[in-house]
Amino acid sequence: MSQITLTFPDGATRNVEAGTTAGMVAESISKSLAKKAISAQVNGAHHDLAWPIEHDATIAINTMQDEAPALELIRHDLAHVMARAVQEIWPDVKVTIGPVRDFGWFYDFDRAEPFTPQDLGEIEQRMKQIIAARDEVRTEVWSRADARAHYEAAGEPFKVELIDRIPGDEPIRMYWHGGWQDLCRGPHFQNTGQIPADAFKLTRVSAAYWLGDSKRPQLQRIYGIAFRNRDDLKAHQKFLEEAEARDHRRLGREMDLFHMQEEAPGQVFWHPNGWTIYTVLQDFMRRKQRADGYVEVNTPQVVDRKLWEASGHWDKYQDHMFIVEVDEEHAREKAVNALKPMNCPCHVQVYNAGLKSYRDLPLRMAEFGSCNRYEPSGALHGIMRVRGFTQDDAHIFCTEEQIEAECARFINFLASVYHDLGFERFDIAFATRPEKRVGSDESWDHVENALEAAIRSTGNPYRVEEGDGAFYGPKLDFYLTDAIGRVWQCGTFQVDPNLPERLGATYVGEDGEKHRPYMLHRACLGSFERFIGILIENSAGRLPFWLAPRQVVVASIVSDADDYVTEVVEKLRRAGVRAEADTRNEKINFKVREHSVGKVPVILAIGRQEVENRTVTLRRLGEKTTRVVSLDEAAGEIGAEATPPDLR
RNA sequence: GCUGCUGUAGCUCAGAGGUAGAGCACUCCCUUGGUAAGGGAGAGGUCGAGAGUUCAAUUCUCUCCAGCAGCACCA
Repeated sequence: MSQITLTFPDGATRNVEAGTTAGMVAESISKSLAKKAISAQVNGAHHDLAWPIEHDATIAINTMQDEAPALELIRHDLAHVMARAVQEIWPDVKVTIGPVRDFGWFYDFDRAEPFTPQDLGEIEQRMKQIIAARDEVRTEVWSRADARAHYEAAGEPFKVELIDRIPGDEPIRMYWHGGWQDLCRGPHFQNTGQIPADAFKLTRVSAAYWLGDSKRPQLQRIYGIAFRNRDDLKAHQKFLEEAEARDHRRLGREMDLFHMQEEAPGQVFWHPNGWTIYTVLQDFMRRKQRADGYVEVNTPQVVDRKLWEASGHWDKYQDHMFIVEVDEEHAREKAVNALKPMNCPCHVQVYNAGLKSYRDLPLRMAEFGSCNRYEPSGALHGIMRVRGFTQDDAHIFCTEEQIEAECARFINFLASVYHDLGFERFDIAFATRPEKRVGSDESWDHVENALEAAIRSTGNPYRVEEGDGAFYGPKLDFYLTDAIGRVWQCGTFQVDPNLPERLGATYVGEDGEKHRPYMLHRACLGSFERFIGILIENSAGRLPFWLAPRQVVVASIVSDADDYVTEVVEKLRRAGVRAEADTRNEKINFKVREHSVGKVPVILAIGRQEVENRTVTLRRLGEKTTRVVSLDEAAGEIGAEATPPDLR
């Protein structure tokens, strides 16, 4: 037997025989450690205590105190325990895969009947019995052929397919929890009793395609959540409740921002409050774009299919376009049109009107472009994913040499916009050339290098997504993380030499010859609809003051104050504040409660004293205290706050 | 689009094979009250749409529409 050297986190080393397991190592250190050990990090990778270590390595023994590995084992073993429970109750159910995810795990099953909520309760009870049984967990590494034969005999076709998909150099690990067996990469606990029985819950059941492919069979997926203890589980359930309270669909109703209805699925009826947010945001973007050298255009909604055929979209996206056929009786000729699903082809038409010189480039053409896409019904979600929306779109026509500078310029622009809107951090994903693509490798090299150099010059971190670019060019996607940790793709920047080619865009170069410009598709917010949804959820409805649809309510305490209330409202309005009067015959408690629920950031209360002293009593949303200030002071202070950040 | 669930008053939800109820909101009256719900009265619904079963359907069945959760999709 050869010796290997293990290095511990404190730098100490120990020589052991090759093939020693992490469990044996823990045992040799102390009895108590062996008792507490659950797994190990071997060369940084998560290792089962039962796996032999064959080479020199660094090693750290994990206990339940180590959150990440502990949670992984808990969730991973629960996936197996759940699959076992299901097969014990319904032996004919086929098992597939069950990975750890988010706050728990899921497992996909093949079963003719759907699982019901009652079934989930039954499965949960059975899982608790399995945990209580403290069944030993055993691993064996099998040959591919044996494992395959085993699952074929067991009538588990999905497992057979999984084995065929495991890369050749990976060991095939077979696990037993008591008498129940599963194929799994591991690692696992040493027995099922190590799983906390009171810190997990089965949450829901739904359908999912096998291997994520809508052409493959649809399986039933059961989701569970799990933590190290009951308190963590409770804390998570509370977190979910809070998330629900900031759902933009709920706040949209409570704050009277918008509604949607059956007659226009996936489209928004903006109410005055919501439309205020929309227009304030649009005014802001318009100023920002002007300042950054964009020109603004506007293009048609209904466009003949010929243009979409020329752009190539008809071929690929016809099923997702709203088609408008004009009746012959009312038209000069029968025409098939589509509501524009995107603005790019129309912008090329504007570009193509009149000869362009190299002196005109880069030409930054912006449009608050209203688009309609016939999104699949299951994709719709509040105002976040809709069928009618408006992009803060722009296309930059430029030469290949100008791409790098334009890209850097856009990243800085986006950073400035996001900063003003209260998002300090964003992530950049750099998607590179896919397998199937057009254009020469030299051109791809050049454009990819330009983008990467541009990101570097701005100093922002980024990650590379190999092969994720469009067939015609690489792209950047910009992601925001909201207040409850959800990630949203908003901004995008795409390099496109293809559309100018298809639609015949040219410019006259210094040499007097016609050349092909590049087209850079870019959006900062993405769409107003989605971005406002994100703003609402991120702020839980308490939008930054300058964006709040209702900024100040001036509430009377006695009716004798009504005239002064009107004066205060008018003064605030002159200062650029969205102020309204509330002189209803209601108590101040009632008014404060109602406007607080309505997320109005500032309430000014006016009683006899305020009238007499020409003051206001100011209360801010979320605060219990009030302040008495002079009317002039209040107007100055609130007026300054109401100023959009780019005008300060 | 797929799987499952849901659809009753503006909102949140009860209800039952014999054409409907609560709370809040709304309207009116009383109350002028100092920082998160003052009191009283009233009005309000083709029970998502269509078809079928039945003496009788909002309730049972089917189809469609929309919403919700997840999957797939997102130029």
